[in-house]
Formats: sequence, C-alpha cells, structure tokens
Amino acid sequence: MSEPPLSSLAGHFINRASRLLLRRGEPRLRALGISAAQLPVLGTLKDGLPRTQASLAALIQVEQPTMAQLLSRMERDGLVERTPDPADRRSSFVSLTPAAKALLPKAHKELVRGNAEALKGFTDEERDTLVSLLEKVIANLDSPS
Amino acid sequence: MSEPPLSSLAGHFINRASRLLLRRGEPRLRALGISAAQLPVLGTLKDGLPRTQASLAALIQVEQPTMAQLLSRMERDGLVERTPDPADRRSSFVSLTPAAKALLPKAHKELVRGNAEALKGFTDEERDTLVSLLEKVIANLDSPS
DNA sequence: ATGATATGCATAGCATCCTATCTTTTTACA
DNA sequence: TGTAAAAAGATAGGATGCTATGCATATCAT
Repeated sequence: MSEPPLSSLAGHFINRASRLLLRRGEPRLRALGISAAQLPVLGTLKDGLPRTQASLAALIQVEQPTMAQLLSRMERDGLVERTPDPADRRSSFVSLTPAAKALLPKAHKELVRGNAEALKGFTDEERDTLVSLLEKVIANLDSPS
Repeated sequence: MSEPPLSSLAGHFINRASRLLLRRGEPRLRALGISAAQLPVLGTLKDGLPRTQASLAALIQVEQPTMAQLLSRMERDGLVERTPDPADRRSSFVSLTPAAKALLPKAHKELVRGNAEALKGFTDEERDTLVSLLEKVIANLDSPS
C-alpha cells in the first residue's frame, strides 16, 4: 500500500522537461524554417560528408522510418538532397543544400540559447551532474531489457 | 568558433532519455491495453473524483486539444466515460470505468518498474539530485520566456 | 437586459515517434 | 552458381503533442 517517493518516478520529470524544451525551442526554430528534430541532422551533416539514411538514423538514434520521414520533409523543404550511391542501387547519400548550410549559424545559436535558458542558474558542476546522471539513465535504458 | 562543451546541450540528453523511457515502457503497457500518456490520467482519476477535461489538461500539463484526443481514445477503449455536467452544458465530467480501475494495480506496477530500470545503480541521493535538477530545468522553462 | 468577454470543447492540420511489413539489392555460402 | 540471409529504403498505421480556429454556452459589466 505504501506509495513510493515521488522522486522515484523520475520519468515524469524527464518527460516534462523534454516537452517544455520543445515548446520553448520549436517556435524560434520555426522562424528559421527548421524544427528541433532536424537539428541533429543538420549537425551531423554540417561537416560536408554525405551520409546514408541508415547511418544518420544510427548516429541520431531514431528508427529508420522516423529518419526516412524526417529526411523527406527536409528534402521537401529544400534542406537536404539525396544523390544515389553508384555502388549500391538501394542506397543514396544525403547532404545539406546551400540553403541549409546558410541556416547553420542561426540554428546553432538557437540551440545554445534554448539550452542556456534551461540551465539558467546552474553552476557548471550542476550542469555536469545533470548530464552525467542522464547518461546513466540512458545507459540503463539503451541496452535490451 | 569555439564549440560549447557537450554537456551544455543538456536538452539532447533529456530528449533521448525521454524517448528511451517510452520505448521501454510502451510495449509493456500495451500488453495491458493502455499507453504511457494515459498513465497520468489514470492516476489523476483513481481517487474517484470526476474531473473536467480542462482540469485534467491543467493538472497533467498538456494542451487542451491533446487531452481531448487522449480522452477520446480512452473512451473508445472503454477506459473512461463522460457524464454531462448538469450545471454547465459545455462541460462534462470524466471518470474511470470499472475496467480501468481494475487495471490500476498492474499499471502502477509497470510504472514503478520502468522507473526502477531507468534508475538502476542510482543511490537514493543521486536519484534525488537528478529529480531536483530536472525540477530546476522545468521551473526555468515553465515560465514565459 | 444586453453586448462584449471568457470559458469549455471540438476539429483541422502537422510533425515526430514507433512497430510491422514489403520491395529491391547485395552478400554470403553451400 | 544459385539460393538464402542480410541490408537499405519505403510505406502503412497509429499515438502523442502542438498551434490555430471555430462553436456554443456562461459571465460580466454597463
């Protein structure tokens, strides 16, 4: 009958923080013509190395269909382009368009700004503690159950 | 040109932890016929006090249309029922069905289990630290920008 | 009392996510 | 070499979440 302490339901806080971050960041990114989910793709491709859809999905840790749809929207919006892989007819390489590259500095600035707002009042140590505890959570959940 | 330290992008870790929690929990809850988004609704209504849609949305902190759709699916699935408010023809009271009440113990167990897995290896102090840092993030983001 | 507001919900439209499947190519190995 | 297994994508189907709107009913202020 005893209720566990509220803090043992950490998932609730993680979820809520996650949604608030999106609510805060999305409108600003939308003003740039991009979305939060696209940021990791932009970041991964910004070095100019084209990547396959599968490798993007693996790096960014979303499922392949999620990445497929995300890339479709980004292609529709002129942010990425796909060029067929001559060595493998199933596959193509994804790369940023010049328009997307031009957005990178502003996008990065918004990303940093959103995080800074989330961490307002944190000492560097608190920030590092939060991240390392989250990494521990992620490690716990990332492996098969 | 200097890149900020990775840990200043705490949002990334928060998002990832959030998605992993869902991926872990959803299949188990699905086996019970419910979903993670429904848990807070079940928890809020479990005391038997009927609530309006708007008050549920406020308590659970999702937007009203989100709650409307969630309740629609729950109604479709026989988890909640709405009874019109005689005093206000715009509004109804939402309450759990007996079927939903019967699921509460198992649902609660899965909730606790998922959180326990996420926090595996955590000391009580680490757990509390994580939650209090997340609460600070939430407080930072919850107020208008 | 009545016209302006506020409130409670419903709907439309979209972006992410996920799982489950299917097709097309490649690869591997018997 | 030929067939089975693996890999890369595409698609279907569904749940959440959000913003923007619209409608009906209450409330309030003059």
